Amino acid sequence: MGSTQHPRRGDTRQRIQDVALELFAEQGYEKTSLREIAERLDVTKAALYYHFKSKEDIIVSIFKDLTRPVDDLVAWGRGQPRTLETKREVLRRYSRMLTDAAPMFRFLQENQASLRDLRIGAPFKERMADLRELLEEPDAPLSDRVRCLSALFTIHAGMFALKDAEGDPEEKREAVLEVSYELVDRAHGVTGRGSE
Amino acid sequence: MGSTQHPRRGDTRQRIQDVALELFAEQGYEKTSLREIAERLDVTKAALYYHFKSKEDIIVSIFKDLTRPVDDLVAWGRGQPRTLETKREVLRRYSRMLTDAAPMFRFLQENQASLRDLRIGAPFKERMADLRELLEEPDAPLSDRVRCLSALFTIHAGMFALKDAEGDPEEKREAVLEVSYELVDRAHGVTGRGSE
Amino acid sequence: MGSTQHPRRGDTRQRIQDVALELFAEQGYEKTSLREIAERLDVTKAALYYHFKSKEDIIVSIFKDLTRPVDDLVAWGRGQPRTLETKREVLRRYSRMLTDAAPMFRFLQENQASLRDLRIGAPFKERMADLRELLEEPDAPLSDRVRCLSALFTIHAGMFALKDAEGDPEEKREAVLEVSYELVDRAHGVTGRGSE
Amino acid sequence: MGSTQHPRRGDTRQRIQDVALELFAEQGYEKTSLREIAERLDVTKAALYYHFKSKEDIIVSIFKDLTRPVDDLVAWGRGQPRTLETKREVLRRYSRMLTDAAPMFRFLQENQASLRDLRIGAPFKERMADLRELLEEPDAPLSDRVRCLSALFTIHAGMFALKDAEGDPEEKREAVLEVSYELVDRAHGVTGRGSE
DNA sequence: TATGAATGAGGGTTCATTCAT
DNA sequence: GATGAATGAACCCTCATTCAT
Repeated sequence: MGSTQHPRRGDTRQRIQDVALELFAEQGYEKTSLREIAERLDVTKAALYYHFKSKEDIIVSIFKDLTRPVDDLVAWGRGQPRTLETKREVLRRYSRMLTDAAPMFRFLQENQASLRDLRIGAPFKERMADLRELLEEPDAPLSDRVRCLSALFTIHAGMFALKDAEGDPEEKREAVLEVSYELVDRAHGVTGRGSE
Repeated sequence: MGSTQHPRRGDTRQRIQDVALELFAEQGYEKTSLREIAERLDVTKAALYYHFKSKEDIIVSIFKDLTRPVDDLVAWGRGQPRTLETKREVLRRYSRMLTDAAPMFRFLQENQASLRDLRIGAPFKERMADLRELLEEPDAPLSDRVRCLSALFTIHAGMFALKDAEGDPEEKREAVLEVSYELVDRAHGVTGRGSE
Repeated sequence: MGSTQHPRRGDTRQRIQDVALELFAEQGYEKTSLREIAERLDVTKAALYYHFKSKEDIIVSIFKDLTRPVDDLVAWGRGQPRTLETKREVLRRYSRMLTDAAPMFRFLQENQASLRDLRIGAPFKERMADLRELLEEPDAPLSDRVRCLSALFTIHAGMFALKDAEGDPEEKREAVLEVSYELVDRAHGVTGRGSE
Repeated sequence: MGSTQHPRRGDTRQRIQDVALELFAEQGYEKTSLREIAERLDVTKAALYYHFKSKEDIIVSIFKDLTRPVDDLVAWGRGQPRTLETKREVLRRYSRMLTDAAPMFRFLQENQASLRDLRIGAPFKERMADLRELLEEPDAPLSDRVRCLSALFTIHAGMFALKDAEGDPEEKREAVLEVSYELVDRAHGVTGRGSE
């Protein structure tokens, strides 16, 4: 029900964000022009400027919306004891977020050069640093710090490098998580294959 | 000895490559213009076109020059037995290459979006796949394949994520290698902390 | 007395004129956008169009309101005998008007290029011509016509060029008037320094 | 001799300046687009950018070229004794310059609002102040300072306000100069009509 | 080995204006 | 008495590329 005249009245802002992220992730930030976004939405470029101050503003707004869960995760993690189980929970949730907001994270990974002067670059790096902090023991030896870093990157890399690999996505996600666990387990001081 | 008039006569092509890679790595491929490169070399844009057919040609030529060692490594690896020591040697050499040609690899990592249509993208992916093949056992379970993937990514990530961290570079490189070894060790079927 | 809900209900039109003139005088007509005016008033651009047909309409309406005194002065002058005292009175009153409506006159002086196609340009020039007519004797020699012109321009120039100079504003205004008198005195056929 | 292929090879820069000044003076700076300039020259907009860094750069370059004589005049004046004859010579030469570079000065007068942020504004004001300094006696009373100011403005105003008036241009210029002399004469301490 | 001069395509952005509500 | 949403036209500017010299 509702007017059929303006089938999408009111949600233009959201539609811009959706299409923009899709294109940014697909082609890269620099190579995606506002003209392209506008055409795909069947509006004029000027319409984009009614909803956003600039091209950068579009990606920033998307970033803020989609990375809130990471903020929440960091906040949650800081309130928890630094147990192994907490760390695993962090990895588990983070993996889930990456899956849920895959295009955004793909964008972040593939456009690091653009990020550098995009008002997102810094926030992104900070968030990664915050996550590492949740995983690392204070004053851990260098190799353990590398393990934690690697645990996070494994999740990222797994997400994208395995995209074209055969196999059930959920299964792949679990394999990635397993390796990721292993790495923090070791860093946390646990030996042996797996943690059971 | 030698003309003092044209102190760099004849090596313009090389100088273009050097400056270009420097800028590409620093600012990204799309955001680096030929004007900028030419200005920094104190030649005209047209001069670049005397030496290279296009902007893409510049980066392709650099890529080819700098990634030959990886080709060689792959060739070497294929001629070796698939032992653990071979795998470790692969990682060791690869790590060294990343250090030696850091700007190129930084460029590759941060400009994946640009790479997609750059005639480099595919070769780069192939090389990564070749390396993985050297590390993985045929028909290994998914989790072991992830370990090998992760071993490679750890080297990459360590390279860049630890750049600003305190500590001796060489020491950091060794810590990264250690974790990397660990991962292929496991994938190879070795258990226990360390490799003894 | 009066609603406290809408403290300025009904005077929006006036407020638009005030803010617009302020900005036009400060930044120039072309460089002042309706967005800017609307923002400063905390209304939308569309609101401006409820009160005025166009951007030009805004400045035209202000012009009409603020230059009525000049029309009156011309009308008055035409009804007077063309004595020296009349001419001085014209200068005196004109000087006062410039002071009272300084922003408008500043705008007129600094935006002559814009005025050319602004439906104000002609009226403004006419008014200046009318004033000159009040000061000039018919068939006066060229040099005397220049004196009258100069008398008027002195008032204009004095207004703006002396703005940053030290000294009491009223005193400056009188100095300007004195020189202006001198010029019409001569044109009127009076010799000697001053007219006392 | 000379190729007939490229009838104006080498003088494009100059031609841009000529056409630009013509249009800037005619329509104003803001209302003249680079497209317009390019079209009139039958080149592309991009060609303008080969010769000038920006729109502002075009007007700045013209300004510098055309106001050098004023700089020279100021320099000359400062080396002269501050006699009445020197002052008259300043006015005489200045008047000549205004005539010679009329479009530039028309532009300066009619686009003051644009000048404000044009990197020319300040230099222009300074030059005017320098000229005033040549005419004014140090510590002169306010009214005499106004006379000098007025002398300069008379030349400006005369230039443009009398453009449409009947009469021989040279004759008009002399009438303007006469009034201008009168004003500095008085300021210099000379009484009586004319200077005899 | 280069340069000088130019182009065509496209970039992001801003503007005055409109109109249904 | 106003707003929300959008448009069309134009803006300045930058880019990779070309080609005669």
